[in-house]
Amino acid sequence: MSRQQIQTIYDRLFERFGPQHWWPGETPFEIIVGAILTQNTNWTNVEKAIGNLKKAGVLTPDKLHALDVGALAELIRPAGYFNIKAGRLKHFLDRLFERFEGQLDRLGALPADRLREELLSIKGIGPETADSIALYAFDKPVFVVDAYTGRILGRHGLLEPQAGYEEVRMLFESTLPRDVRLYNEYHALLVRLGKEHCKPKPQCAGCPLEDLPHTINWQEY
DNA sequence: GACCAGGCACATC
DNA sequence: GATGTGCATGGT
Repeated sequence: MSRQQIQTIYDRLFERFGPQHWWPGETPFEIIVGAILTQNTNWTNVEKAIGNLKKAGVLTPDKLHALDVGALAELIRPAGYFNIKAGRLKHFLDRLFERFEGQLDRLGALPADRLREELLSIKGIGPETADSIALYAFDKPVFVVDAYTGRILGRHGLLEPQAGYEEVRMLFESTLPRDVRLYNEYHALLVRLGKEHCKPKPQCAGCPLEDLPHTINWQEY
């Protein structure tokens, strides 16, 4: 995929949708919790769960760390997979207190590559969650890849069919300037496009990329 | 009722 | 190394 194609897509999306003001969370910790809760889950469900955490007054590292995992699961029930995700939040907090004295600033002080390694070594935090935390909670220049990214690029023939997460991430990071604001906006715009036009069943009418080339069997992506 | 949602770990071949 | 499965709620 060429630099020009990446630039064209960004320009089209920004012209159509404008700035997205991501991440939709007020503090680094809220962003981290949201990143874990939104795994394979609609954001509106995550909002309900985060609302429950706020209402219960436990949306801080100390309070969540002290909370019983069963009680945590009940609070985040609307986000789905609540038992799994309660464990994942606990795993993150255990690591934060074991190695960083419970202080997000100390975790965020790591350089980007070390931060990714640290996050990826926590059970329940995979590539997209780690990179979302790095970019949106700690302002590290890491490009976030998600299901929409692969689907959109695949349908336009801009990716090898077997491209993995790291390949796609490096494609963007090696093509774009190393700019946190740009990475922030680009990923958010791809999600916006995905929600409106690039679901498994495509809704191409009015899509800002409608006139761009598509692969032969693009609906299979 | 079917489909979808901003994944991940684990089992199996 | 690729592919399949469980995890679960809530909106369209």
